[in-house]
Amino acid sequence: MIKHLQELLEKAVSCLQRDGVFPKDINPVINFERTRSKEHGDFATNLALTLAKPIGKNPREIAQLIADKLIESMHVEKVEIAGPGFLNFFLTNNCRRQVVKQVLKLGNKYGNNDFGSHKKITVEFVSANPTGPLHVGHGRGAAYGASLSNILEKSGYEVQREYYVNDNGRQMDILATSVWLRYIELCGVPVAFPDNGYQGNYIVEIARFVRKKYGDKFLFTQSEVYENVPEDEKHGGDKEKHIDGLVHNAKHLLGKDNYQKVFKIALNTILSGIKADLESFNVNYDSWFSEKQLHESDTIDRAIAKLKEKNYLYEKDGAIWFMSTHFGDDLDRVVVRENGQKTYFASDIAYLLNKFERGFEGALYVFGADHHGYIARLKAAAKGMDINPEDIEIVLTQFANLVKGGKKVQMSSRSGKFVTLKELIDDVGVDAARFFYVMRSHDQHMDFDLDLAKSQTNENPVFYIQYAHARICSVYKKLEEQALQHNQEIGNASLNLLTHEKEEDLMRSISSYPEILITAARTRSPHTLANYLREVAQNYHSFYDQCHIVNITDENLRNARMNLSLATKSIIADGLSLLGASAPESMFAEDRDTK
RNA sequence: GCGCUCGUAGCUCAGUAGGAUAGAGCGACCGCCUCCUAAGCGGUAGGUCAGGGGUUCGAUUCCCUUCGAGCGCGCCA
Repeated sequence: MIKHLQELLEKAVSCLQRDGVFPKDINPVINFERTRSKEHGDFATNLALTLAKPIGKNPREIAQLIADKLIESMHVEKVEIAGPGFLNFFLTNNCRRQVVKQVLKLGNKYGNNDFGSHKKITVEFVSANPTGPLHVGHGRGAAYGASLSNILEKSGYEVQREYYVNDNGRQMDILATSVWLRYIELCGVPVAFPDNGYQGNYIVEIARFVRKKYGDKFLFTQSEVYENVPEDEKHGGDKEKHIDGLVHNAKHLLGKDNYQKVFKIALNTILSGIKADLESFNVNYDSWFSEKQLHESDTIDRAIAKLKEKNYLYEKDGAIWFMSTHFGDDLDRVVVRENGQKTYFASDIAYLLNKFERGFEGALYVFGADHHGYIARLKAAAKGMDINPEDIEIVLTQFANLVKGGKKVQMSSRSGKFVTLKELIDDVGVDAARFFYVMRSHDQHMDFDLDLAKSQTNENPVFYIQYAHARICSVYKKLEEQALQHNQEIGNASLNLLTHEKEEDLMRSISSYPEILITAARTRSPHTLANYLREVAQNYHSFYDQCHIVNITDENLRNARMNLSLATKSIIADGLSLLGASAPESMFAEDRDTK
């Protein structure tokens, strides 16, 4: 439709240029927007305002000139000039109603668009270290990344969803050592658990599993465990040195093979827990990418070689540095440490290179706001390797506070006192959790109100939207019960009977679905869709209140209204599924359980 | 100290690739079930878009500045 209107305007403008009214050298960009209120018609363009300057005429005057040259269209009822010089286009009622037919025909393909023009992109999100279960802080990234991926896919991108598993490095050694220490404890040898070890209860569970499988095979005496280990912080020492000493002894005492056994059990247990949590949260990945893979292949070396080739590396204090300040970062970054080990940043560079070597044309990273310092160095690394920094995009999600009883829920991940994602899902349900995380803009701090998410009342937007869907199902059932079989063809042929104000509002609302999706995709903002669904639901409830379907005698009108209802249902179901929430057929708990 | 993100109604938040009278929900107040699910609908009240400057036909939106909030500034991962 917008295309059609643009063509009309283009013709009018070129006509005016030919007549010498407008200068020949202007090449206007024609923007059409859906109007905010219906008094302004269906679509509006600010063309005359943007032309005011180059032409040197009053915008309203220009608008009039253009309006006079517009040729008739079967879809346009009238064109008005309003405000400072907007051209408002009013569509014919017939044209507006076609959307019902179209939605019913296309089903969940309605709204598909080509905004992404088949660009192959990888969307990486969550990527939490596998050192413990996901907590509510990861939930926002998960819900956002998954919803955004769905929206981008619907908008014509080829999307690959990826989780980067940090299965390498010191933190993982600390994890394995923590498990081993708990294991020793379980065997009856008392150990003072290190301040910097992983405290959570899940570590003990994993240790129990290790003991069950291997018995006392990995047991050593207290003096062996603590041999040459510096004092812990609680005894006036350095907790970092203390834990490193323990890690060293763990590797030495267990030997490579046995250490790997403990390591792998710890990693696999936690990782499969993370996978299970995400799956139950309706978050699905196409790929779980192992950091270790970068080390075992030659990718890191090649990435470093690439930077070296261009003279972006230098040596200082025995370490190798990347000149990231040259590309706008605050500090230069170490790539290889004095002791010869590669830094985490080196893996990042290699991972970035790897993404483009795998043929992706764009890499989208979803980071928590605490990682914003990574943007500059990642873009710097891209420039250093001749990857267009425009092709990497980093989106930050702000933190979400949990609010319960009007108070913030305090959390600290260090002590292991946090609300896990699983607990949240068990508490409020997947639908509410998924929806609440994305109903606010990702770059806005948000309060996640647990009481509200749980409430099954009109205060809860998820239930409000789901209720609209359930209502439509209910009406449909009612029709069947009363043997008033719905006939879609009659409905389509009778769309001209949909003249009620509420019917028009609802049609207006459902016809903007494709544009909403494009906006959500363009601005990387799933919350745009969440808000839109609320609006659709509101228009439906309002329509439902005033336009009855079952208990009216006009068969044509009844079928037309049912078509409109089914079109609405289709959009709500599709929109909710993009956001990872379900569209139930009934809101009554007993019906939902038997589903 | 430097940097990043933000500041919109009593509360939680939309809106801003410069555009028309800044919108919802909740809370408050007033109405609507002999009628398809009242988990619903209709209405009223509520604003210096944090403050100040600038850019222009036009700024809540862009720029500068002040104030306030959150986060980040390792040869950790």
